[in-house]
Amino acid sequence: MELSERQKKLLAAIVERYIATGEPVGSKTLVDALGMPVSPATVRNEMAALTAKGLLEQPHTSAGRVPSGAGYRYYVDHLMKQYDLSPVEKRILDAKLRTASGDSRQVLETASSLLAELTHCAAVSTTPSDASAVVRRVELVPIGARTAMVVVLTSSGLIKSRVCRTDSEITVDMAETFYNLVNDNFLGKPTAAVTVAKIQTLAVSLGEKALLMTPLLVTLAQLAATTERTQMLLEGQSNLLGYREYAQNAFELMDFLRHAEPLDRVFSETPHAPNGEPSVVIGRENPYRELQNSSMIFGKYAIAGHESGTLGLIGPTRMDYARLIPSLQYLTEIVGKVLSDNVEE
Amino acid sequence: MELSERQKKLLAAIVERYIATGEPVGSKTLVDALGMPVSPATVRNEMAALTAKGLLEQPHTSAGRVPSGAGYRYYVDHLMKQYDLSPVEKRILDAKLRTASGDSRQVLETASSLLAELTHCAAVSTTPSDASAVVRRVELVPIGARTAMVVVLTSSGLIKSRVCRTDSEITVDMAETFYNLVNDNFLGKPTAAVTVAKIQTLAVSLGEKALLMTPLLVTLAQLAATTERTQMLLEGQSNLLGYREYAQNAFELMDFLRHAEPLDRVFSETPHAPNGEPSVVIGRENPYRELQNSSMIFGKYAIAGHESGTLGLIGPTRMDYARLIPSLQYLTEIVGKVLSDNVEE
DNA sequence: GTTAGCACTCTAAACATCAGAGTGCTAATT
DNA sequence: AATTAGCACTCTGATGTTTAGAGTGCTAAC
Repeated sequence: MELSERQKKLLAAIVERYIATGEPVGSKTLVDALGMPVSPATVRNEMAALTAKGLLEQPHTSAGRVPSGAGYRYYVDHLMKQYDLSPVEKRILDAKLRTASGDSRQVLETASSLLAELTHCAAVSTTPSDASAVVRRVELVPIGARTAMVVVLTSSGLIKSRVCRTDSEITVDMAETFYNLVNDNFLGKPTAAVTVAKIQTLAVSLGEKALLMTPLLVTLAQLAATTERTQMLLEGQSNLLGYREYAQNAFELMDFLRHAEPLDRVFSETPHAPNGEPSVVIGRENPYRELQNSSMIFGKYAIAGHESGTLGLIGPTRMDYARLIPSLQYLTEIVGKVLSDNVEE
Repeated sequence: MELSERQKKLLAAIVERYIATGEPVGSKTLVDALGMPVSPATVRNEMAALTAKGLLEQPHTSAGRVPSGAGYRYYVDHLMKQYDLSPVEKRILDAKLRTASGDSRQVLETASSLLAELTHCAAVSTTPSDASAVVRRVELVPIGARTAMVVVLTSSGLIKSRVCRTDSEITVDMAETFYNLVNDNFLGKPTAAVTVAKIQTLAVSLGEKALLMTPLLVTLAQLAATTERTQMLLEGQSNLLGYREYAQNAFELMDFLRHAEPLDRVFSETPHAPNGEPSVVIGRENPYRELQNSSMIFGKYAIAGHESGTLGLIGPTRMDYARLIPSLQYLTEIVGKVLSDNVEE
């Protein structure tokens, strides 16, 4: 798309003003705001041209212009000057995130909250998952006579634990049997291989011990499943209610956001931006109708170099891309760093 | 408050009809719906009496009547016939909750979701907490050369774990020092006593080992803190948007719900209902302005006989008390049961 | 104690009016 | 050729007006 310098300047100004005020932008306002050495009439001509190119829209004949989806897209791709977070802000975010370190879920929760607060949008994050992960280690921690905690450690650095109650006492002998079983059948295998089905076949060969082992093994399978299944955390939904554009149909969007799968699909199906930059999906570009009045910005965080999960935010199409994109990017970076700390190098 | 039988019948009918439709109830509608052997005029007289007693209100001169706060209260306390869940529904809830067993947080999350879905209200739950709990057991699980998981078990049955990374290798010797420290200083002490301050005084007497021990001990303190701090889980906020009464000011309420402390205050300050029945706080009875257009139903669940946390729901004053109270009650019961399973008797 | 009848009140919807903001076009200007 | 002043035109949103309908309270009769 060919635009003259002046058109670019105008488009940027219109987008930025509309983002700031939420009101359609008229020619006069624009001249006043920009202090341009041209008259409103000239600006009107240019605006008509931008409208013809599909970059602007008119809500109705006699209102100012509003950026179209394509308009935002052009702005994001070519015009916007990103506003990075200040060093102070960065340090604050760092500190808040570090205090949650040690528990990956809490890190993500904190990150989502911070993101929501920072951006006044809804923030989502997915728990780390790595389909290629294998079981690296399993531990059985006695808690009580009939209670033990099963701990699973995957090659991707995830650590999950869960309490299991058995019907009989957990003896040293039993623990040994358990470790042997795990060593022989699961260690080094993909987490996806630790299934209840597999356990049932094992149980057959165990004879009388099967009854004792099953609860422990089932717990193990449940844990393996949770390392596989990405969970989604959502924060700051209520932020959306503050925007005019959601006054009517907030329910639809918020209801949509409750379900993890569709969002996850958007995350995985959007072609990655090259160098770790966040992806931006604007309005109608969204595959789901419920999102078509919204924009999303999201990026993958990497644990120990492997892309593991996603951090994203959802807000009105009229969001402050120039500020929010760098904010999201910074948070994905430090979330990755903090979570990598848990991983044995 | 003295009401004739007919007045009671009418009040109940008005409350139930208003709950069902959300429209003010008029005399004619009422006669039609109830098939009463009296004329609308008679009903009007009775309604005027109920209004004089403060049990009904008129939105404006010529509209039907709407129950007042006192009206709902009278209904809940004296008139309502509770609708218990069907055995089938109960079994389904049971099953869904059991699958989450083993991880108390997940149990509560599931319970809140189920409650929200069941009631079309917002559902909250607080994680178990017991101020009188003492540290019963601490375990150190090696995860990698420099990584270990610290596990804390309290007398109230809570089990929390967290990964800790140290600056040096974790040797058998170090583990022994750690266990000794824990035995001597923390075991049997209230969880509140495990503070960073205490750890700092300990560190002084440790000499060169202090540097190695500190990360482990700090993690221990963080864990102890999480057993103390009640967390709050909120689900189904978006359900509220479906109600007319929240069309305007949903933001205010949802923003209020994000903060755990005030809600927790309501939970703890409301005088308990006697025999484990849920408490009901209706409209203006709420201490917080933000809740005064809403009602809450909540109850405590008990782990191994001790009241530990709260399950609650928040919705419009015009909620279906007769159905929701038993639903909430049932859920608190089974949440207690499921969570008690983790506790060694 | 109950009820028919009726005047009265208030709301919500439908309709009309009008100022204001912004446009597009034309013709004049640089 | 680009810019601009001028102007007629359009559409919205705020405001006012009207009207049908629902529901009430009161009175007088049953």
